Amino acid sequence: MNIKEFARQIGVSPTTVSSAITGNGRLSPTTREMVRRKMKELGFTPNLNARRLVNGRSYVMALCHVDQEAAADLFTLQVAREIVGPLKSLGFDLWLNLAPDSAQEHALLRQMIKSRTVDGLILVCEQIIPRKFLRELSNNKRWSVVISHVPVEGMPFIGSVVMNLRTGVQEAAQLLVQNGHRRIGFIDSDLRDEVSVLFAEALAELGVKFELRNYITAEGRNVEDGSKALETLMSQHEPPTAVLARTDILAIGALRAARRMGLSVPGDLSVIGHDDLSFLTLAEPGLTTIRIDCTGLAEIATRILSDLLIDPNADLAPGIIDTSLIVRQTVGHV
Amino acid sequence: MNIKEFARQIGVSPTTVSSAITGNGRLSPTTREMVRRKMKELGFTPNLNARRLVNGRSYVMALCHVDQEAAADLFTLQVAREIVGPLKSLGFDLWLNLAPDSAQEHALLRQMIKSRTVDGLILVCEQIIPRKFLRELSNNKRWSVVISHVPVEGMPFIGSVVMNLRTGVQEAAQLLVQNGHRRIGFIDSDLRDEVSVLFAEALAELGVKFELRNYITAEGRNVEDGSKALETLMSQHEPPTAVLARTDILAIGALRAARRMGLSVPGDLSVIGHDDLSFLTLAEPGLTTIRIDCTGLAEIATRILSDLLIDPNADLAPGIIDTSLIVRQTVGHV
DNA sequence: CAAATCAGCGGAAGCGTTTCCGCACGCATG
DNA sequence: CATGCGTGCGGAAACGCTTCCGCTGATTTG
Repeated sequence: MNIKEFARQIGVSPTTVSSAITGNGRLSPTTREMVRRKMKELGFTPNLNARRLVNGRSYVMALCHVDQEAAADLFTLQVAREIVGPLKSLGFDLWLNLAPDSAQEHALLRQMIKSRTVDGLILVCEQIIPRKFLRELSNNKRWSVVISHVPVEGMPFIGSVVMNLRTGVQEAAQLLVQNGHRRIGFIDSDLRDEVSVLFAEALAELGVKFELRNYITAEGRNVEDGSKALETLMSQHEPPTAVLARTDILAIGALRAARRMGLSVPGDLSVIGHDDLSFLTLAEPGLTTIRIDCTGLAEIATRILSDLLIDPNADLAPGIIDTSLIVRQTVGHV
Repeated sequence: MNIKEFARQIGVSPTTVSSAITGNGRLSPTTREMVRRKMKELGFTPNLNARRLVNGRSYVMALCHVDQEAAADLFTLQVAREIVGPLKSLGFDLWLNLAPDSAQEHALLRQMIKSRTVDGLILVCEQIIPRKFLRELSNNKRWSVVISHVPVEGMPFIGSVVMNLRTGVQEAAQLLVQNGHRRIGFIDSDLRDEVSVLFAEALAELGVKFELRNYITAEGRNVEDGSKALETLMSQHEPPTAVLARTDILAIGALRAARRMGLSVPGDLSVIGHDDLSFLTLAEPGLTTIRIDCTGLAEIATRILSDLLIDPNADLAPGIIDTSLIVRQTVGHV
């Protein structure tokens, strides 16, 4: 059943039905209610694809993790679960991009933007997104919200949410130092990572020298990478008594390696993770980790998007969300 | 840029461009290639919403878990990751339904079907889906694939993939019995569950009586539910020496409780999970669990869907995928 | 060599909505 | 009572694509 047939059946014009649905035209409350009631009675649902065409919008936002394998990123998944609700109330469905590899991803996203499969992007990323790509989004008048640790400003149609990684890392550094740790390691797949920089700074402020040899680059972000990294760390002359891992996954790997090596946690070694992936906190022992409040993050991102919808050219201040340490059972004193 | 303008620029008619894109009309290879080349050169991408409207299809399939909180179901998530690729090659994008509660879910799905937001559903479920709901899908001529442990047959537009839970459960029962276990428990949130029935049968065949008191109903499917269930189990007069949990999540809960109670796994207690959730196998100790091959599952589901597209009325045989035991470190001998 | 066939392309209708604009009617105003 | 205005609704165009059908010109066939 289409709007024309439905309108005929209830004895009004298609225009009237449309106005009743969208609330856009001038319509008496009586008529509007009558139409809505009849819609339920007769089970008429407007064809979404037709309104998509005429309105030039798809009512879908895509969520994607732009750095690594998108599908594998549990943090993004966590954000997805939190943001689907708020987005819905803004009138958007969420399209979770599960593209297997990031090689095809940019091409895919471009495609989706140009073909109007989605109205915009919510990008979770650690690295800096090429301005060229953002410019392209902006030029195509697609709304985007970038979630990262640096603001994106002065770009029409693009807003940003900044995760303040510093706060959580500082708390982590404090906890470790308070517990007497002085030889501290860091595990990541990329040492230019913001977290490593902030961690070094935080330790320095506390008077602890963060030695370069304690920076361990993991091959990737998998559990095994974390294990290998810890093994390398511990095989040194004076091994660290504590490590911070860039993600909970790497931390789990480290925990596993520690167990294999006969090290007790937190007795012989303290471990702190990052992201507080709820999927993983299932694991024992409870991992002390740095949490990003995904619920808050989702709300802020949605608010930014909402502002963007009102005025894409307004130069919005980036949203900010702090990180904080969640203390569980993997940190002890030396 | 639209097809009309693009066609004008390259000096052909819109019809020719459309034929070149879809491959549907009669077009000389020369012209077709020329048009495709120009598309890349000028960066023309057809408006998806327009073809959606005219073709009466959305090119989107929804994946959803119909029993419990959809968003929380890690197994469905695992299926999602595997099926997104195959679906793409069938020309469908995947829409992962992350609806927070199942109360609204049926309504939401109906809405999506009627408004043609999606072309069909891939339903992961444990319980039996109401035939009324399936009939509705079928009547709306939307393609669906039901993934469960019972086949759906004789329903146009609906295919099914049956997970053969028996094989995995049998293997699990065998392993436990071979290791001398005789007092064996089962943890689930629903005791009419197929797995519990099959498990009882398998044990009976091996000459082990599956005592009713060892059936423990958990409140839900969360970690804590698993913990509580195990505590209840172990507080009995002659506690079990091994348990099978309906999901890995419950199993993790059981492991945690065991640790709290000072029971060593697998020394004092053996634990077997179900679903082999890759997210969780990160946890130590490696959980012995029953795996459903999600990659195979995804392929089969996609094949069924593909057959359905060719002839929705063909009464397809359900696809079948076996389960099998993955032995890790949580089963020992008494 | 005339007629029939067919490949290759274009014109135009149609998919189901929304929205602009126009029309009729009722009411207040001068 | 005549004019003006605002409210409530309908007609029709437009969104950008696909496909049916018709047209032209080249090739084949008796």
